[in-house]
Amino acid sequence: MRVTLPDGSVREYPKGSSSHDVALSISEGLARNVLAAKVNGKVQDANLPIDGDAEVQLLTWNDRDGKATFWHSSAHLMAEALEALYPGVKLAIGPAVENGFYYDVDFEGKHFSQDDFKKVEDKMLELARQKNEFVRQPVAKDDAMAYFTEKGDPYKIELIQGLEDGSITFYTQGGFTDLCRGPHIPNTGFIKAAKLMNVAGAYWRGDEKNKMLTRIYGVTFPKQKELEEYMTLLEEAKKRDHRKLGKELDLFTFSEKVGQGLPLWLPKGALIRERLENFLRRAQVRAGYSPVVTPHIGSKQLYVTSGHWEKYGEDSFQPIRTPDPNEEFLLKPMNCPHHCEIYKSRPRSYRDLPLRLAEFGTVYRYEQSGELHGLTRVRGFTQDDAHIFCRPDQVKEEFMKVIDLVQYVFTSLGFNDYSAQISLRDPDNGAKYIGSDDLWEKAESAIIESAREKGLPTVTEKGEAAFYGPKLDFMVKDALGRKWQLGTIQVDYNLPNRFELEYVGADNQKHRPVMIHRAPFGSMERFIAILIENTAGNFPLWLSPDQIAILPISEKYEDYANDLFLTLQESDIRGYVDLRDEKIGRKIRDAEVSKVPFMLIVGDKEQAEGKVSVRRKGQGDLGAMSVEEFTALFQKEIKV
RNA sequence: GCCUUCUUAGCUCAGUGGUAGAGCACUUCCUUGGUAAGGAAGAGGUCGUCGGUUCAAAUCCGAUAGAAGGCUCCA
Repeated sequence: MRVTLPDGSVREYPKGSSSHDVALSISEGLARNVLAAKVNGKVQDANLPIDGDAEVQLLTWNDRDGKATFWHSSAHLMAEALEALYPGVKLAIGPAVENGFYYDVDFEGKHFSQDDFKKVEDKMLELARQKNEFVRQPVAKDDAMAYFTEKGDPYKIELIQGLEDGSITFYTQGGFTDLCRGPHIPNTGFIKAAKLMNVAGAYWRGDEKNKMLTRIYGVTFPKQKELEEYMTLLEEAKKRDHRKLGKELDLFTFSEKVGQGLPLWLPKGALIRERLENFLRRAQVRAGYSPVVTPHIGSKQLYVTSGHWEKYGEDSFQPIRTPDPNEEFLLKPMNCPHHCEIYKSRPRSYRDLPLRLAEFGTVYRYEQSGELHGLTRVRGFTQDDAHIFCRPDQVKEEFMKVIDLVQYVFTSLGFNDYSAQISLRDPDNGAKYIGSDDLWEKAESAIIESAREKGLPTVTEKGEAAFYGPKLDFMVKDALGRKWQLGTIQVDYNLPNRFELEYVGADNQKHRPVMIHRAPFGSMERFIAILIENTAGNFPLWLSPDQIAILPISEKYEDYANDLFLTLQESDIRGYVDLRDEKIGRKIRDAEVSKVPFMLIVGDKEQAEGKVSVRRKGQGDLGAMSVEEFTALFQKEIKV
């Protein structure tokens, strides 16, 4: 049989050879490192015979799929260890994930916590050292049922019930057998380092009506050193956590008294936020948006009309009462209903469209308490919201313009590592959505086409749409690799119906406009959180709360320093003069730690020559220069 | 909301049944120092809150609030 390798070379092997044999024919070293193989696009065990002519890619630790196989096998190893240590534990599922693997298990009330990690890790390594092979064995459905009925594993039985006879396989390593489609690494000996990361509750099959199981996350490596490197990497990532940096850099805080999930912006954080808002305001003026301002509350009727009351009423902040028992107001969870009413404030002509109403609108949503997370998930936040009211024939063009705007914003702030996600309806769960199928199809195809024409690489997720329409979301990762939605663009044919929005067409007839909801940042809170983590608090100069620190060598130069500060303030440069009775080394250190981009050191020499000694954070001494030279240097960096 | 863990000074943390600790930050004094921490002294906490066990609770138990990691959710 002929085997084609990824480099295009073709080799001849006896029929029934395995991927391992292929590896062996190339080099022994490679054979030792092969974890699995991709045969005609499908990942399978390295020791499984190859049926006939095939394209074969050997997978090692350096391949994504190789790692996934390694970790999946590690999940089995952990399960084996758990069974050995906790007889009678019930196993559910144990897949590989992005950074390791987990296994959901049912301890049936027995306690399991971080204190037990070491024990499990040691057991895993002990079992790994036995170099037990992962043995694949196809089983009949009845036999599979019988095995787990005997073992008393209700979760496995439920899983088998959903499988088709003939497609079921078991994998056994050592004395442990699990229901598994595979593939696996050749033997447990490949696993040289194991660490359990955390325990968490997880509902069986992800349904909160089901029993909560114990999910144990772990990670394993083929070398001890790689585990150490990974742990160091994690430590580094934790230093970038926006909650930590937000505290250290005095950007924001929370107060129990104010309430959970309600951030308080400190002066420095507020300054960043204001700069970002101004940045987007300017871009939006150029893109033809009109700023509007609407109140933080709206009558309940507004949200009955929009459908938000029916959808979220019980799970949101409850209505605000007034002395009039017939009156009820809601904190606004969305700006769109208000904007719809602005649209309706007078008759609209097709010539007025598109109408683009923009507002930094603060909204309040009663998120579940367990969901709150720093600035990325809060209960009160400000959307850089806008609603574009346009004719149906303008939808695609407008949508594409918004994609441009979002990309402009992301690029300007150095967010290059983002993914675009098209969120569509769940076709099996129509009840979740409002609006006719026809309108949904129109909206969905508008998004798909726009993204395609913009050449945007996208992933499509069914069931992730908003209840009133599909959307295109821009996702980025935080320091610890968790995905968050930032920018969003949503096409909506439904709200215009609910609010009976109209415009007079060229034919002098009434027509219904289409709405596009969009927010390039998403929310100021979340965006800034991600910005903090992306920059590790080293903001671009134009966003830095303090751009300069003037550091006099001693108090003799205070007057010179103060005068200098006034001069620079005239060029809109912000910062402070460090007048403390400290040595220059100390002042520099403190400015470096608080991440001030420019330090201006002034002493005898500078005063005499009317100059400043410039030190750039992270770079060091740039030498002495005149105030004009420094201002020019500064302005040049701002412009970039 | 659910599961697990955590909550001690402004910050980072030590202290597991016997009258509250460290470093940094803060205040005062000394020092006037040239590119990442000068020195000394002082002040600062009813150990998240409420209740229980005990002669005695930061420490053990319960409730509650908040936080962390997940799950579910996310207009």
